[in-house]
Amino acid sequence: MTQSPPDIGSTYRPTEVEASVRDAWDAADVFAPDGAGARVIASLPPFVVIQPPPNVTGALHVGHALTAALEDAMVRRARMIGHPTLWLPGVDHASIAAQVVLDRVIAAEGETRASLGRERYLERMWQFMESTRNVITEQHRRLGASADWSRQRFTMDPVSAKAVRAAFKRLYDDGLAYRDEQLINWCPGCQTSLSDLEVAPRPQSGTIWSVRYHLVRADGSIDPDRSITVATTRPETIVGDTAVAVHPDDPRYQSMVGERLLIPFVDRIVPIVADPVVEPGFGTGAVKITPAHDHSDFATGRRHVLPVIDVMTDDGHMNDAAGPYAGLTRADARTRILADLEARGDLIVATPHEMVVGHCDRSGDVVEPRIKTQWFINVKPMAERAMAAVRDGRTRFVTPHFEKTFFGWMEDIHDWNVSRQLWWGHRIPAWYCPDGHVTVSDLPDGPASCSGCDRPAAALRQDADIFDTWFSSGLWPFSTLGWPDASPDLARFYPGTVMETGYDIIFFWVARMMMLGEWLMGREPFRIVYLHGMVRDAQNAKMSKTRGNVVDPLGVIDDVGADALRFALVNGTAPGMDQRLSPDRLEGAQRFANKIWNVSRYVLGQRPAELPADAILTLPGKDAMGPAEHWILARCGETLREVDAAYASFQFAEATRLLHAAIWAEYCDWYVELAKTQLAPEQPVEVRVATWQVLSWVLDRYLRVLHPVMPHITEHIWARLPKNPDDPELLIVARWPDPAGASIADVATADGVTELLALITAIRNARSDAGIDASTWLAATVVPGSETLRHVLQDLEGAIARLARVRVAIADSPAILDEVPNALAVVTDGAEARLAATEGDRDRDRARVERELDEALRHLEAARARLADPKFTERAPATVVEGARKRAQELEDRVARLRDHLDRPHG
RNA sequence: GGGCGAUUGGCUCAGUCGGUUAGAGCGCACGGUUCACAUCCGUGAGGUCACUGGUUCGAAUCCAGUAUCGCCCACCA
Repeated sequence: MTQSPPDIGSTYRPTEVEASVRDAWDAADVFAPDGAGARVIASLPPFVVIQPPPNVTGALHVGHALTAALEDAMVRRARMIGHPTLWLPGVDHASIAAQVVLDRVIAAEGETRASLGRERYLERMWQFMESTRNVITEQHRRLGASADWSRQRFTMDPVSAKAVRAAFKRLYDDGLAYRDEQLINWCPGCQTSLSDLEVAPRPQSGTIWSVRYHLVRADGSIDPDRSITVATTRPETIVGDTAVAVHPDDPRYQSMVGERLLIPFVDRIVPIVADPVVEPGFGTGAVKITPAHDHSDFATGRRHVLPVIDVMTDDGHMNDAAGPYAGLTRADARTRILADLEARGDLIVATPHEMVVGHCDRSGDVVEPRIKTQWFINVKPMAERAMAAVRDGRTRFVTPHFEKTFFGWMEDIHDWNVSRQLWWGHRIPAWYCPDGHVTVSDLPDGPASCSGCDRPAAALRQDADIFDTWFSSGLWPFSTLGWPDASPDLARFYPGTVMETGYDIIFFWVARMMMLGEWLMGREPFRIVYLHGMVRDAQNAKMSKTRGNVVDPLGVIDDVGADALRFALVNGTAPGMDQRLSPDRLEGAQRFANKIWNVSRYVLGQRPAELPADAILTLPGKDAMGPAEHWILARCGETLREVDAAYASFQFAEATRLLHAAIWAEYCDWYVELAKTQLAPEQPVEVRVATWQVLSWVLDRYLRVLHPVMPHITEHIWARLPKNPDDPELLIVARWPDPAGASIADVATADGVTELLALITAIRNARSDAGIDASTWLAATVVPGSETLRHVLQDLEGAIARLARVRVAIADSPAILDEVPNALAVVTDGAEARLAATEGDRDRDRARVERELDEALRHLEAARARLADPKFTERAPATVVEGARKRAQELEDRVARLRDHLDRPHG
């Protein structure tokens, strides 16, 4: 075994540490489940984490960093436990998002989609994708993501394309994918249809206009005496009206039902129909019906078999059906129509109106409901199966309240419009023949002939549209493993273990993977859904490029290191909850990394020369250890248990909090300080060796369990610590520790040390409050409350002297305490002590003792009241009652001792 | 309109099955040239756990309601 140099540089330079550690991981080939360096325990099942493939639209932001940090933490722990782990990385082609971004990029070069044409545009997109993918991969690597790069996938690669064709064919054959003329969401800016999810409703202050329509007589002429007034927020759609609807029971209009009226400007005669959807109380109680441009009207139109008249063009202008307004934009048409109605005297009133208008998620354009023939997927049957998976517990949400969200959406799910009139994406594998037959094929080159009439392929025309990008994303858990082929990977790694992503894509992605996985694979795609929250800035504002508050992960990594960024993100996260990422938080994490670095540097530097260079990592025998060793081992064992439980239950923030406290407040602040005395050169070699063995053993354990969150610094330091005989060269594949390893600690001794630490704190407190200079040595007379503490005091005398700046004399009887001149009283649960001080010190200290007495009295009173209540003693569990009794006894004792001290004349 | 979440010291947040004296980090005050770390060490102040009512021997925790903030879903033109 080659031994690394024991020193680790006096200054922590994260960038250098990270680079060297990354190289070591790569060389060892440890990321793949069967990599050369993997140390898999054959009996353990694979652990598969499913990540949301980032969009190839640009560099990663700090939300991606959180995703990576959490997923990496899960994977690293599983890998150390010995599971074969699979974290399959990749990117998503993000068709509409990518096109919006690329359109901006080429606009800066003076080009447009039209000027380039489909072929050159797509070439340009592949180029863009390649460069962005490299950036994303590099960023993930800088973060320390231990993904299996050899299996990297892209949602547009041939494997994925094959899966998309196969999936669509299956759904078509199953009768779930169908082509129909429907009212869809149209974005005039992107010039494509959108799914319901891609339409963002935004509240807007608009206007509701009352417009008078004139009734016509049987011969078609206007009846000057009769009219009906409708309310509308969209006067530009008047030219597309094919009816006016009223409520069947509305007395105002009942007599008019069945009559006809004239739509202005286009001179169309349309009926007045009765339909219960009309709310008599809203507006005028009469509604214009425009089936081609309103979802509700479309349904009404179907019920009454009304014509559907599309009055717009794909780019948001009025078409020829709009008569005199043809060629105008939607906005101009509205202005003109309002002016013309006004001129005719048919514009009755305009009222301000708060309403919700759908906008395109990507471009921000107002979405237009339009009539189109497109592909839809009937997702209801799939949704039933996905819901069953959750009900049966086959898929479990880490935060149960998301199950409600999930069910709420699933129960009332609508058919999914998957056609997109974009270029960047998977072409829909549907071919049409001149006779209108539809052929859906999963063959790479399309069908040989029409399925309806045997026309040859040459006579068929493929659908020009592509799929909604989420259609391919929804296949991710199995398309990446080679489906529809029966690959070994598919058999081994499906279903996945944990699907981890942000709660913002629960419908877009999570729900669809669950539906498609259930339907196409016949079982749930993953067992656990872990949803994290959004990362916001220090002011709790959403990060956005326009706001200019996005945090660049690479910038932070350059600044504080990847480990500190990861720690800050993980420490600040709670499942499903948003977090604020502030410079303070990052700084705290950076300090923690620095602390670990320095304490490790100290430990490594203290290695006794007598210890052979190749000495293995081991604990001294029980009898060779002092009380401090028993204490830190007991604490270490407890921490390992708690940290592991936190990881296992996805409480990652809790794991980091526990480790922060254990390493800083226990290991560094107490144990290392206690150990310093024992490491002094004048100590016997057995003491120095035993102390150092415990120091390094505990550090080893903490580094192991901290590794999932802070992989680089832990890897770097661990390489320089002694190893177990079965340890590998690299921490990333070292064994997850068993808390039982620390169980040789003697619990009673450890408890004695806990009492001693409380005594030291109390002495420091008394000194500080009395204003005694920290450098002044005091004599302390201590009466230990137990034999254990007496032994601990004796054994750790030197350490106490160092930590409390006192010379300790252990007394047998409390009477001796009264003989201490100008005594400062130090009363703890485990001991009582007096510090010999000056008269001035003592006077200053009196206030503290009184304060402590007051507090003790308050608590004692509460404890007595509780115990005096027979209901408590009868009904509370015995252990709780016993605890309360013990506590009351301690408080009584404490009160007596403090009173005794205060009542005694000093001198 | 429906649903979900939040409300805990000056700030940011933990607090899992209800159980002794509700924790942490930052900030603040005081004191420290202790040879791992001043990115540090020590000590301290600071909380009626949003409000009201209920269940319970016991509530930050469970239940009901209220308020404020936030998010998601939803075809009243």
